[in-house]
Formats: sequence, structure tokens, C-alpha cells
Amino acid sequence: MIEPVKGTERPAKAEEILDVAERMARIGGYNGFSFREIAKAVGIKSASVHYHFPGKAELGVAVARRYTERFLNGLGAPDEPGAEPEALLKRYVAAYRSALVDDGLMCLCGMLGAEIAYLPEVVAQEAKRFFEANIAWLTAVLARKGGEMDVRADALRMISTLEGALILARSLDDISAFDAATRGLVTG
Amino acid sequence: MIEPVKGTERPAKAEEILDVAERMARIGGYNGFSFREIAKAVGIKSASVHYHFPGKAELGVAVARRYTERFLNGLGAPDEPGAEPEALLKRYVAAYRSALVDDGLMCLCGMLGAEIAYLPEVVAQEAKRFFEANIAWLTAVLARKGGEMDVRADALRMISTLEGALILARSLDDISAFDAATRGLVTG
DNA sequence: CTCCATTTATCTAACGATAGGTAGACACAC
DNA sequence: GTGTGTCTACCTATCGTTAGATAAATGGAG
Repeated sequence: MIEPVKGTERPAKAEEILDVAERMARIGGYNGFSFREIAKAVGIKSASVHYHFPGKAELGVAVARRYTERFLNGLGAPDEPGAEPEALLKRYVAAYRSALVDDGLMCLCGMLGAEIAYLPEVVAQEAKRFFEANIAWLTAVLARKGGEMDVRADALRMISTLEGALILARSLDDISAFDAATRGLVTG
Repeated sequence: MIEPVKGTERPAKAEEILDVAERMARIGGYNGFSFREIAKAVGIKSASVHYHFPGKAELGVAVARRYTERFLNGLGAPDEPGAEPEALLKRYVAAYRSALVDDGLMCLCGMLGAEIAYLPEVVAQEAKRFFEANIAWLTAVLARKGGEMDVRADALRMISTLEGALILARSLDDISAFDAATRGLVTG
């Protein structure tokens, strides 16, 4: 039997709860999921969800942490050998696109970021950490690419455009709007 | 006595309600305002808010309509004589920036767009209309400027970047992130 | 000018639904 | 028998919404 390496081993039911909560949050934000709805989806009662995650804030933090971790893992190291910086940037854009096109979901932290003023402080911190990690990854890749004047500004611009494009495409109910908005983001 | 020209004359109290609702919605989205909180802010009871706006959806629509109208009015005509296209685009960026920096508020329709899956249909339509009007304005300006290959794509990219930059800057609690993200958006 | 009807704008009080959260009992596994 | 995980049964708070009453202003009709 293969044991997970991470120190974040969780009961299967807890993982299930995170799955449902993440999907709901990526549609409707922090207010888009509730203990009762999650409980119904995973086949237990809402009181039992509190057994795995004491409160909504803790659940929100857990969802955001796992999301950020997976997102970064999916990107790979910014100095990945054998991967051109431009290919890494394209991979970055593709990560956003696939969320929208393949799963019909928004970026979790884009959702949290929009409503950040109403978030429990601990959850807001996780959204902030996601963006800071993204900036770090992008600046590392852009620095490797070279020729950039202000890599941090470019990183911020890329993230902004992608997050905004998700919102815009869903508002217009037109996936092609995402592609149009992000066209030329990488190859400039 | 000067009578307002518009067909949207409203009792002063209704306008007050819209003011409060808009400010709350631009902080916390559609779920960020409630009849009770609005009522408290304008000094009446929540039931009385229903006198002016029958339901929350109608209030949301009224807020969004007024917001869009004011936003477009603030931009001026895309073919405004004596205004360089580039100056108009800078005015567009400045509109977003001033909301964030001067008022500490988000774009209403960016907020609505983020949670659009949970919105009453009529409210979602208003958010969509805002973006479509913005695309129309920007494409008109960009077409005047000339030399663009795909004006619609450029318009979508500008809106996405600006909306995303608002979210990013507020998430990072760093206004300079907005400026960095939107630097070179116009003069590119 | 006065009387009556209507409108305007607000109130009190409550409704049913849903939210997050808690206490204590119960079953099952090691 | 000690945890682990789930249950039933509740709590308090807030939500949008409604019913019904009230007081003040408005506007014709006699």
C-alpha cells in the first residue's frame, strides 16, 4: 500500500469534504459553500463536518492551502531543467484556461480575492499567500527569460489579466473572451 | 426650480439607498449588502426599503444600472472631439485607479462578475451589459487609434487586466501592485 | 374652504429559510 | 475501554420578505 509522503495525510472523508468545498468555492466564493450543502454532497450530516474541520474559517484555510499547493505543483519548478521559460509561461496560462474550459471553474483565490474584505483574516491570508507564491514563480521564470525591464510588474500584469479574464469570460458567458483577452500574453 | 431631465427621477431616500447599497456591494459583492444594513445606514427600517425597491434583485439591478450609466458618462464619448484616443484610454485606466485609490472601492461589476453564478438572472444580465458597454467603448477608441490588429481582443485584455489588478491589489493590500500591473497598458 | 379619498413613506411584528456552531449519545474498531 | 466518526437535536443569528397599521401629505368634489 502506498502511503502519501506529505505531512498532510487526511482521512478520506476530510479529503472528500475539501473536494466539494473547493468546487463550491470556485463557483460561488467563500459564501458559496455551506456546511449543510457540503454534508449533503458527501453523505454525512453537517455536524459531522465540524468534526473534520472545526469551523468554516479552518475549512476555508485548508481548501486554500491544498489548492495553492496543487497549483504550484502543477506548474513545476520555475527553474525546471529542459523547460524553456516561454514554455513555462504558456503552462501558466494553460493552467487558468483549463480550469475555466475543462472544469468550468474559477480560480479559487481570485474568488476569495474579490470578497477579501468579508473574509476571516486567516482565509484572507491564504489568498494573499497564493498570489505571493504566484508572483515569486512568475518573476523567477521571467528573470530566466531575460530582457524584461520590470519582472515583478510583468508578473503582476499576467496574474491580473488571467484572473480578470476568468471573470470576464464567465460574465459574458463566452469562453472565447478568455482566449482573446489572454492572447499574446506570453509571446507578447 | 430646476427639474431633473432624466426619466429616472427617484425620491431622495431611494437615491440614498442606492448610494449605500452600491458602496456595500463594491466592498462585498451582492451578498455584501442586506436590507437591514442598508436600512440602518439610511435611518429607516428594513421593511421600508422594500417600499422603494420591491426585492433584492430589483435593488441590485437599479444599483448596477446607475453604476454603469455613471461610469460611461464619466468616460465621455469614444469619439469625443479634441480628445486623443490615447488620452481616452488613459482616462479609462484612471477611472479604475481612482475607484481603488481615492475611494478604496472595487468595480461593482467586477464584484458581480466574480459571483455571477449565484446572482439572480436579472442582476447577472446587468453585469454582462456593463462589460459589453465597456467593450464597445474601448473598441471604438482603439479603432480610432488605428494600427491595432484585433481591437476587440485588446479591449478584452484591458478590461481583464484592470479588473484583475483591482482584485490583486486589494488581496495583497498593496495599491502599488495596481500601478505595476497596469503599467504600459495604454502606451504599451 | 372643507370633506373625503388616495398616495406616500414609514412603522411594528412576524414568517420561513438558512447560516455557523454546539452538546451529548451512539456504534464500531483496535 | 478508548478513540474515531457519525448521529440527533438543538442553539442563536441573520437573511429576504410579507402583512397590516399608521401618520402625513396630496388632490379633487361639493
